[in-house]
Amino acid sequence: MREFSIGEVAREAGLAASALRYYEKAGLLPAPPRKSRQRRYSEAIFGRIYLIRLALEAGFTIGETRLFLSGFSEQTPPAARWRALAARKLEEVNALMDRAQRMKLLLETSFQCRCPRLEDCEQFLRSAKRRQAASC
Amino acid sequence: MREFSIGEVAREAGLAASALRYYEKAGLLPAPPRKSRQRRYSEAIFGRIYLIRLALEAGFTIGETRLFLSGFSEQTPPAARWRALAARKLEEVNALMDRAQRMKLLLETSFQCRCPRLEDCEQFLRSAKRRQAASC
DNA sequence: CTACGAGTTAAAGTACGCTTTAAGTCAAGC
DNA sequence: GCTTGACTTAAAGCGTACTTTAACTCGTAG
Repeated sequence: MREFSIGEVAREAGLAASALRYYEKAGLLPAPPRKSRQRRYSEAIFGRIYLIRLALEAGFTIGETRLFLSGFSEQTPPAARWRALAARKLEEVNALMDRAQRMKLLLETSFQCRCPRLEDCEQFLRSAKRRQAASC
Repeated sequence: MREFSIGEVAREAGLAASALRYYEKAGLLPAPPRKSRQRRYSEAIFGRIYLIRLALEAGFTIGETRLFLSGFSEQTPPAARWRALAARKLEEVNALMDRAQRMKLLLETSFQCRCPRLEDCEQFLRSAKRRQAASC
């Protein structure tokens, strides 16, 4: 079975080698065997990296991702661990979407501002925000 | 006209005094007159703070907010400056919402994962992601 | 033999929006 | 005259996800 150096893994996965070392130190990646001090990865590393990127893209922090991965490697609840984390994260994502929606509305409304002075502008945006609050 | 100490302004505006000093140093707030070295704010500061908070809540960085405010205080384009900034920010916010939406879908789909092993889980989530990509 | 390229480490740097700390100033109350 | 409390400053710290740097170790090619 083919072995990969950290540089090769980095290229294939589209990450920096430093990121891989960082993941290892953070407990997201297992410490691979060494050949004259250098890391030698097996094919399996790519699946692991895929999971990590997926979790990070889903908005999990490094710590949460570690929890998720180590939850699976012990005999503690397997997919249930993910569901617990996902439920909490889903709430966060909903809050994020609400915030983005408010930003969007505020930006769109303020787009119509034609005020020459800061103070008028303040009035305009203040009422824009009221409308925004009303519509949400 | 009443004057306010930094502590009073902070309480009223719901910010820390340190945040107000930070805003001043960052060029978001004008340096107010001093009474025996201490800042004395007029009522007008609250409008300014409102604008700053609004901009920051809308997703502007400190630098962008400074651009916005100083754009208005000089005779350079008045509300047009805001619109220019808002247009760029609107794109960022749209990207943010897309990302949140993708996170949400990914989390919801992965919620159905019942796989006992990491590798199966990887397969499940990989196909979940494909479905997600397809539906977006 | 030596130079090159890729890998190694620990530690420091980055960006952002603040907060915290340390050390000092000042007016008012007792 | 001394304490108290609110203020002052510059500088360092925080959290997140990495990157960058400095100094070193390898195996290989010429």
